[in-house]
Amino acid sequence: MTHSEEDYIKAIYHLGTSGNERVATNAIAEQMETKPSSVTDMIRKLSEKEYVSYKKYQGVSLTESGIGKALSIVRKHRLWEVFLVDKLDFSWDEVHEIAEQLEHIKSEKLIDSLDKHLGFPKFDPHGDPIPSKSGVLTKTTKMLLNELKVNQSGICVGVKDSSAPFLKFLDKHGIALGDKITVLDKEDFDGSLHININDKSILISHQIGSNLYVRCD
Amino acid sequence: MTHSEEDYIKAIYHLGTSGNERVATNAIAEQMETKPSSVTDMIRKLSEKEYVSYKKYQGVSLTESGIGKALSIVRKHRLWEVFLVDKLDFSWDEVHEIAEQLEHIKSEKLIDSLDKHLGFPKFDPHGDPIPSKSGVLTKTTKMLLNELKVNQSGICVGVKDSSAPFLKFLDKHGIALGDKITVLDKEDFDGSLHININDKSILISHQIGSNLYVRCD
DNA sequence: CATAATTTTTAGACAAATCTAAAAATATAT
DNA sequence: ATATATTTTTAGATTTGTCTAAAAATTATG
Repeated sequence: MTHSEEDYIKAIYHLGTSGNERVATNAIAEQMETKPSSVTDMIRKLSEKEYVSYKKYQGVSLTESGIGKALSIVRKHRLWEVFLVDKLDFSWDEVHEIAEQLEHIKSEKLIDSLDKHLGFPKFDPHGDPIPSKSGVLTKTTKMLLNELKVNQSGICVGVKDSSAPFLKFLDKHGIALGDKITVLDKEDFDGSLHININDKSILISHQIGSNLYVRCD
Repeated sequence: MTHSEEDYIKAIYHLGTSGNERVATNAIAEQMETKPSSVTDMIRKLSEKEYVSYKKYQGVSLTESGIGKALSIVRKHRLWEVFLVDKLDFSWDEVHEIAEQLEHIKSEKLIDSLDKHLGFPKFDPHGDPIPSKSGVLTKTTKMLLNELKVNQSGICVGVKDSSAPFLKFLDKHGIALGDKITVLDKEDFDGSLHININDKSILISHQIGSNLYVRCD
């Protein structure tokens, strides 16, 4: 499996919410910053190798084998992210691009050793679950921060948007995974939230609230 | 610079004993397990980018810029080898192929952080020097074991052949970097050596002796 | 439901890296 | 030094992944 094939498999996996839904050619093209015609070409190849099931004009979905491949790539990506943050002191907004490269390194023993070295982490630095060697994902019951009602609290467990600007914003305002957040008030006007975090009370926009996952069981 | 270009630069570096000598097209082809015609094509490209100086039929040599590139690749390769052995408990005969992949990962910060994480090692698991960030190699005065005279001793500091079979052979006979080796006797007939290592006396062939580096200052 | 807009595919071209086969240059040997 | 052998380069083809432009299928609209 080539570098490029792996990139397509991963894109289809993410777009199809973990491989279940059918994904449109154009959506893949946009995600991969390429042209729809290139996507069609690659889809045909992946279809021949039985990583995707494909009917013309109907979009693609991953096969069992494709999902397995995708999980393996996601596992590698997220383990390398943990390595970069935990061992090399990278911040969580710097690791994505490097992990994009590292996820293509081929060696089962390498990944298993890395997993052990890191203490078999279950989540990456953004709170996303790391598939096990056998492809099992830890399920969590998380919700978006702005789905909480006033006076409800939750533990910050992940981000929906993991772009560097958003992550830097969180750092700047002292919001990190594991922090307890309480919704003090909600503005009807624009949906912005008054929250309490680390004994400080701050106001955040609706957009921020809709990109932070919390767990409040 | 592409993956493939980097592979050629590295091959030329190693064949030309660190970039000084001119290297023959055929030699590169053999090293890279490819055809001479492919090598000519790539050489022309590297020449246009000024990584090598090239005159038709006269072989190639690396330019300053080419040597710099080669040192950067070698630095990455050897640092990753140290990582695999020191942190992930790989043995020295398992690390080469994986490092061949890892050496192409692009991120200056990654390599500098890795270097720091490993404690700024000067040598890789096979005793080969790791170029510094600025491209400086630690020089050592090493010689081959079978250049020693009878009753001379040396510290094992590296291997010339770093293939898995040879490294496994050394492991099997309890020969490791840092061990003190004394030449007890030399057979005139076939050049094999009686040596003492770790309080044991063993007989090794000329071929083994000509692939082990020792320092005896 | 017929037409317009959009999406997707096809056809043909291109760049990168490789190959085979043949030609050109260089090196070797009697 | 001339013929032979080897090395190196060229010419043309192939594969992979991409692109543009145009055609075909699907979806949306009046």
